[in-house]
Amino acid sequence: MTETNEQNNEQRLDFIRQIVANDIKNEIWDERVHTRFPPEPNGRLHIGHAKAFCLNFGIAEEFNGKCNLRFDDTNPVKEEQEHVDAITEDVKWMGWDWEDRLYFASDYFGQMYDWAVQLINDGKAYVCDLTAEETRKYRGMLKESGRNSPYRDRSVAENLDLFDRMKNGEFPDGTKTLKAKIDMASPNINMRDPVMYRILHAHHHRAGDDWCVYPMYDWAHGLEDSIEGITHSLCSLEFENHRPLYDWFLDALGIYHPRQYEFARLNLTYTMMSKRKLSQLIEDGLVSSWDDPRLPTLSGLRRRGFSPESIRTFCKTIGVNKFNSTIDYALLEHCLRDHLNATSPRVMAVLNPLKVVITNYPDGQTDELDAINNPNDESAGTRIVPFSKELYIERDDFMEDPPRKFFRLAPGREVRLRYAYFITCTDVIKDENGEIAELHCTYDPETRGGDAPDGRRVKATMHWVSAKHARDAEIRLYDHLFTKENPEDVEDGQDFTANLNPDSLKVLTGCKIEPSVKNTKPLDRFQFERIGYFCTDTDSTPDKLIFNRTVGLRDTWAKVQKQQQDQKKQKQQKKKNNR
RNA sequence: UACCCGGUGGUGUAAUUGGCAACACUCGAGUUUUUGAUACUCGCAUUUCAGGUUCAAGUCCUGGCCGGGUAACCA
Repeated sequence: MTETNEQNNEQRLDFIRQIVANDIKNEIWDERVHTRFPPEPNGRLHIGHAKAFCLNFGIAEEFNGKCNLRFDDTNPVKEEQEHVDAITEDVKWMGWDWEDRLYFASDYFGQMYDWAVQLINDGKAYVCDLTAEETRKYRGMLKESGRNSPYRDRSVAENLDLFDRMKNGEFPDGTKTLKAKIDMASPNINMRDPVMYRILHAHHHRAGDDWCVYPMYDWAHGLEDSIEGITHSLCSLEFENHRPLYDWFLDALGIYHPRQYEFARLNLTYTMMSKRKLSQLIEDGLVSSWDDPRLPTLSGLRRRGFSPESIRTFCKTIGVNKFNSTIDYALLEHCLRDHLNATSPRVMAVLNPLKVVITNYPDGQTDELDAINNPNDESAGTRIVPFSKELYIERDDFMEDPPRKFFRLAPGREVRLRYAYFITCTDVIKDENGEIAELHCTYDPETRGGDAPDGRRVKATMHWVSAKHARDAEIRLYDHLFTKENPEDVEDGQDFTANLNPDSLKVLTGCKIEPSVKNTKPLDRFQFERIGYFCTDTDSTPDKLIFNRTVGLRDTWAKVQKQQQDQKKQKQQKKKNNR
């Protein structure tokens, strides 16, 4: 049953993979599959980009093809080398390999220019002197057709001369463009004599000052695909209306013609992918940087402790489609926990320490106990955890007056300390404010390792650390950046920042962690038993340990508590109503 | 109604292309457990609507309804 399901799963192809499979079957491209991921180097990659490049690289891998990494750097004023480096690192981190096929659109500027000259010679392109604003007016509106530019019928010779002089920098920015001569009455606005080149006296991060004209996306993109021999050019839905233009340029030139297919971008609850808004958050200091662990950027997710494997599983699971949808953040968390559960070494850490003194344990003695590193992976082995008279437990694991269903420590109650002993709480020591300062407990030496020879059972197993052996740590607890599933869901006059979650970051200091982690390096991943998955922060040093909470463990006790509270509220409400 | 695209549980994706609506997540109810984790079991839809074709429609046809995209010298 399971086997057939898995087989079915493998056979299930999304609509793009179906097209690719059919093309192979019908020998459309000589059984060749060649995709590309074409980021613009003007910002960082986020998980939405991961969906796109996992699709492109994934298809190449599955169909025995190739996928290029290509920087679409046609706009010199917005692009920087720094982004190229960051993007390259992110794609590599995600486990994809473009081998020697790292390309830049700017490397094709010469060829593109020659092709533009060809179009001019064919009477299919002309130099236009309309300003940007005039161009917009001539283009017309959605429901009405445009008008021909007065410069539309210049002679080939004049166009050639003007275009050459544009290239040579003889004209100021914005004074002239090269346009394709298509159809100003087309119902598709993209076909109303689109701009191919604009004049930009700008320094390009790779091409330097060689060019004074730069190609527009619609003109450039198909040419890039054509030069690289791309078979399936995948892009997002908003380019659907551009496909006729993509096809028109390639047909007009009579060159190798890849096919463009569009798919929906990723949307996720409780976050957003807008490049502009992400950089706004950074610029306004609402998050720290591109790799702030609350951001859906790949560098942020990496610093948060996400594994590339979990992101890839997620991208595979969400599928590909042609309509907008919003994926539940819980699905991402599921993929994350699933992988982390299988791979993370377990460690004991106390976030909110409460001191416990084992009154019948000898002073100065240390016990070395064996602990399993990963119950799901025997090869992960075991480690030694020290035990002594003074310990820390989690403050939440003790209640002086426990409600129903609270299984943990309480006065007179016996619980198990994981891998150690059964302990029983005998005294609650309070400070002058009445706050619980420490607990006195006794232990049962017979229960070493956590089993009672007499077979008696306890309801709870708790994590702990030995006070004198523990390391101090700072722990950063992260939560959703926004309080609403849709951050854009705001009242009139507000913007998405109104939905920022004030509790998206809580910094805990004075946390206690077992000594086995003392040599941890940035980005090491752990499960802190009974709490969640954590990752060593990039700011962490051996002298100052810092951990980020990647994601908590599922917490049924929290749910029970919430239910109990809700029931209480309801009862109080009923009483009020009855009065 | 300018053009283009789309509509299957709460969410996301399937349905061998006309043949018993499946899988995952979430949520709920349980079992197991030295992590209240994991694992496991069970439960949650008449496929946007109305007609039509057909032995048979999520799938094909017609019409409606609803949603998204498009008017940068951005990509």
